[in-house]
Amino acid sequence: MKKKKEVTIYDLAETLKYSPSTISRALNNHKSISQKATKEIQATARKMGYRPNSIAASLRNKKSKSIGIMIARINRPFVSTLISGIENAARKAGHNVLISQSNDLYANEVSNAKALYDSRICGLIVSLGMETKSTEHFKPFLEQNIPIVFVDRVPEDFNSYRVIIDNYSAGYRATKHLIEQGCERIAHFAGAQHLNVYNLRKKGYVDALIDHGLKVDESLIIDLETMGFEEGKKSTKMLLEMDNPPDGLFSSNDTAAVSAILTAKEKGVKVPEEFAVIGFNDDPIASIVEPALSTVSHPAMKMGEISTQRILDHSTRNLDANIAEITMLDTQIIVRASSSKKSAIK
Amino acid sequence: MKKKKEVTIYDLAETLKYSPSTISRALNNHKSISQKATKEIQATARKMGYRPNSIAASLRNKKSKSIGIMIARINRPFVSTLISGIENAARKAGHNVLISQSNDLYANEVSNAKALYDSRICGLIVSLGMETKSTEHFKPFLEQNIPIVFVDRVPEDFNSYRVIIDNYSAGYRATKHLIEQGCERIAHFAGAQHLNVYNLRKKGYVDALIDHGLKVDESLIIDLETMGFEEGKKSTKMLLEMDNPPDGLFSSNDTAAVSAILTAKEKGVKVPEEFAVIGFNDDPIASIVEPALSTVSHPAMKMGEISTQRILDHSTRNLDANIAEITMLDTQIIVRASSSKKSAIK
DNA sequence: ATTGTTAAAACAATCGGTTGCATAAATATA
DNA sequence: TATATTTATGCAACCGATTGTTTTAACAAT
Repeated sequence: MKKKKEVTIYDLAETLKYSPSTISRALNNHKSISQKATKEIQATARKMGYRPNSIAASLRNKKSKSIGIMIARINRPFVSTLISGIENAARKAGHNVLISQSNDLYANEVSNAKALYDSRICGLIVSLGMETKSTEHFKPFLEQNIPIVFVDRVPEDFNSYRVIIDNYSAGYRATKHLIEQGCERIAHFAGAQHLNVYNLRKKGYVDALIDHGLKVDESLIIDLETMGFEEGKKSTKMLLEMDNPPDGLFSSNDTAAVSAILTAKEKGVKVPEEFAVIGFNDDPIASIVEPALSTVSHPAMKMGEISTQRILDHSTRNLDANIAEITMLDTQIIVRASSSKKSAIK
Repeated sequence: MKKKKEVTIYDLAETLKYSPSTISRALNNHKSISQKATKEIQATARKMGYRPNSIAASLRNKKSKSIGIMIARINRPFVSTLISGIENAARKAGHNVLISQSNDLYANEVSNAKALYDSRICGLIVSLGMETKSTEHFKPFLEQNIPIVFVDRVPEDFNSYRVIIDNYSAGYRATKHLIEQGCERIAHFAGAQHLNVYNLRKKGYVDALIDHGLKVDESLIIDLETMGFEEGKKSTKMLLEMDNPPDGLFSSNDTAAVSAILTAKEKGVKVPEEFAVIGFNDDPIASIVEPALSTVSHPAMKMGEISTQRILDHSTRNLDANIAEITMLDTQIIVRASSSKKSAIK
């Protein structure tokens, strides 16, 4: 209840008979303060338990050292790793990280944007939610030249930084891999098509089929709004019970892919011999399921670090937030047993 | 580059011919401002694109609406779900969430504590890192009556809020479950023993053995500083190659437990018939591994929500942070195939 | 001794809200 | 009509740092 009085630069000024401005400058190692004074002030500050009030500094500077994050849900492997990367890089640079999740609701995304704006963050890192179709709520940031970095799930029509993977190429290569393993009827679990990540993966899938002389069969392409375990199960059943069932599956996420493997096994369909599967994300479950799931790996941690770097550079170099700078990172096809029809994988 | 001028309460005051104090009060729905004025002011604020500067408010109030989180790593299922719970509850109450991870390094934990303190957070939620043995760095918060909630990995000797599970009971019941399945030589993967979560689980394990007339064999108890996949594999090998190998295993986390299952299978040891396994946490991998891993589930999301609630209540009810209020939550033994020697589980 | 130059430190305004207290206006009471 | 009471608004200090602009002091040059 009774709080200890906090030490401010005014207290230090009074104790040391310096003005507050000298104290402030000394604490920030400003060159116009003598060595002697700087040393003395810093020593006393430590002794008296002085701790800077970053709120006061932020107010005066009209900018905080906080980076805001907006994502749909924190507790997903890709997202939490992304945040981890952001946090590591931000912390190293003396910045804080403010998180907000929308739980995939557009209304939350809008109100979270406001809350972060009100906190006068110095930059925003966003991975869009399922429902987001408009980007109006991001405009206030640009008007204040606060940089926005869209990661992974990015909007099509908004000028700002982007840190993404080549979803088209990844989808193409994942499909090509199945083709090379001898698959001839490849199904695809596609996610919500208004999200770039999913529609590009699908495009890659389609083009890979075409380029390799395979027919694109719409009945094998299943657009799942939610790519969950249950949806994966249901869709797999449907596919495997067709008259002419597929012999391969490229799923746009690992959850549905794992679900497909388990469902196939349950139905006595051999994976990969009769049904080869490749997923996307390289979640922990991918290496645990049997047969282990081939998948496409995202450099999530690195994407976080790069996103943070964009924001830090932005203020350092005093750039204009209203610019589209795209960073595209490599993905890797991880071949495991679930797609290895040709050679056995240990 | 050219930023739009931000609208402040002074701008509103000038436009509407009211004093800034009236504007401020009207925006906060203060009762001493007339309905008419309040309505007019709020409407104009919206029209002019006014957005409150929470930094300024925080400075004046000497307290922000930010809750700080300190954890070792974000990208772990339990932790990210905990944070998700914290964020949901905080957001609902109009608070922000600041995260920091120590990567299990004590030095980082100390510097993160300082950074969060400097941000004048209104409360702190902590789950301790591996290296943390001292709690000195948390004292400044209590001196300012800033509530600290320790979650899951809590210190023994620090007066503050605690939100935990009954690790002793969970360890006891997990072990008892294996005994009931007919196990007679049960091994235990124990984590770092200076952390409450691990030493209590171990105590529960030991007591369950004793209570059921089983011998406690120290050679079956393996203290792992890091409970990772590799460590689990090595330890399992060691156990299964003993002259008198165990017929059951209680692992203090799922990663090592899953690793044990895979290693046992690799060595041709049947799970659960020859080697029953139960883990801890109910990570996603637990339900994917085959046979599916029995485990102990944590109410991670709820722990996050409750922790947030403690902090919110603290300021609302104007309590003293220097108090030990413990909230202990139930865990659930989830029985899956990996431990079902007696009855087959679908 | 006088002026010029430089280094070191102080002054004072500023950032954008919040709030105790004073004041003014409106209404009620005598 | 004069006074008491209530309601609505304004005044001004404050939160704790930062920084452009003096001011003062110290020393050098003439």
